[in-house]
Amino acid sequence: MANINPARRAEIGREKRARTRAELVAAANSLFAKQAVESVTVDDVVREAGVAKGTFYVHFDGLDALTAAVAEELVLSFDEMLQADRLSLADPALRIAFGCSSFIDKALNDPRWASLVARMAAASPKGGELLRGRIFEDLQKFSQSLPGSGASAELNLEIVVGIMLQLMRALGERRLPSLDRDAAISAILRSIGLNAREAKSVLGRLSTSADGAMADGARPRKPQRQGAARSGA
Amino acid sequence: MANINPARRAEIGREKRARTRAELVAAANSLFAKQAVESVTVDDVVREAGVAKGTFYVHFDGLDALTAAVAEELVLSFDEMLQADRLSLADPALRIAFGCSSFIDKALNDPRWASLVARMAAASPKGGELLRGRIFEDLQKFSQSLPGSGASAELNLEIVVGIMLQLMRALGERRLPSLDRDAAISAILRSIGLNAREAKSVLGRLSTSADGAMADGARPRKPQRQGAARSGA
DNA sequence: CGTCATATTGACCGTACCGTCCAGACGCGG
DNA sequence: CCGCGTCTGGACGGTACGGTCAATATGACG
Repeated sequence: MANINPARRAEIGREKRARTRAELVAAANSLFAKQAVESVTVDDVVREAGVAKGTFYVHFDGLDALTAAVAEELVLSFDEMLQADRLSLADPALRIAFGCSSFIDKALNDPRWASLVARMAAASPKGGELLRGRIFEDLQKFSQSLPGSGASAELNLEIVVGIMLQLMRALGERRLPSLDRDAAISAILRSIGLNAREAKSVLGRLSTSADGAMADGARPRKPQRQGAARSGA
Repeated sequence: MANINPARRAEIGREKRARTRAELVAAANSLFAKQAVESVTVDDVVREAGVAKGTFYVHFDGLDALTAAVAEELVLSFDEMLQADRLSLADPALRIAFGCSSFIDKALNDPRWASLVARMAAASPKGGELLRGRIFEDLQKFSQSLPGSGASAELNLEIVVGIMLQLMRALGERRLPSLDRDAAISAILRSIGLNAREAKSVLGRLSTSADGAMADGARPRKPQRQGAARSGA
């Protein structure tokens, strides 16, 4: 009794601590979307977050730890958002199309996010390993399902990632302001070995299953875009 | 009295000046291939080049000017190497395939170069504008030649550039040690709208015309790779 | 060999940044 | 009300970097 529960003590601070940490991560998010990751300083971050410098070093060992945290949050939040729907799709090509589609949609709705993703991928390649792994899984299954005309899954992985990252860069820099999402996904599918007909078929299945998934409430934001009217496709 | 020809004086220094400048650019090349462009300092460069710090500022206004010079040299030397052969090709798809093929060949023979290209493209996007323009020209002609099934030239440009840059990164980091060049080019061609048959046809025409161009002596390095044996394709 | 234009040198300074530290605020249990 | 632990603030030292400048080396010319 005399001894106050030390675990209780620790838990008390946890909330405030977590909030401050989240503020630092949010500030870094904001700065990384604006300027080169390497050019962001600790002073920049603490000024943006509205906390003192000492506080920063209570939460992180240095800028590298912060960037890693930002990358992890970025990847995990996106992966979590996708995994549920992704696992419900059996066709590997459809899975890939779905993942790319979600990526592009989010980037179209939020160019700052696209810019952030592009910069983080370049600055901390380690972070994207998880998503690379997801795509690689699907590509391997896809390669097996194909007779033998396609390239290796390793090459296809670099191709898909390369296209997606370049699209993120372009969207983040406000090039391609009116990107045709379906055309982009079709190009990705064709590059890994589908023909035009098959790609179109996947796109068709994607729009129906995606609408279903959206209706589940997994996506709070309204997912419709101006191009969504083409329900006939 | 007899004023010595000032133009002569200027010309005298030109040679030494040019050599020192070239040494600085070469040192930067070497460093940029090894580490992040942003992390290279003036002291690093002058140490690598074996000149004094003051000398650096005689030749360049700062690191940005050096980077720009490196990028310009990189782009111009590659563009010059390609333009002659490129202009002899009428088919835009073949032109694109030829350009990509040359890029990949050089990267396979010199991963340091690939790494340098990838880093420079990220660090000084301005420099690559010329090559982007070349590809864009070909893609526009290509889009016109196609009935209307393909995507916009703008989107195709980002796709092609995205794939090439990712391949440069992968090659520079020694991933994909045994990259199948033909498979990569086929993927690029399919992504912009060719079907598998057409892509194969372009690859066939590419290997013949490329062999011809190689024999001209434009490429001192032996261009054969282990995959080149498939002359039957 | 002396002259002169030019190239080169490296010590030097100001600054921006990193990482630390200690004094004080805050929130809780007693 | 006090005691205790954690979090916070911003001043401080150390340092690495960018950029300058007066002194010196080079080498062609007469």
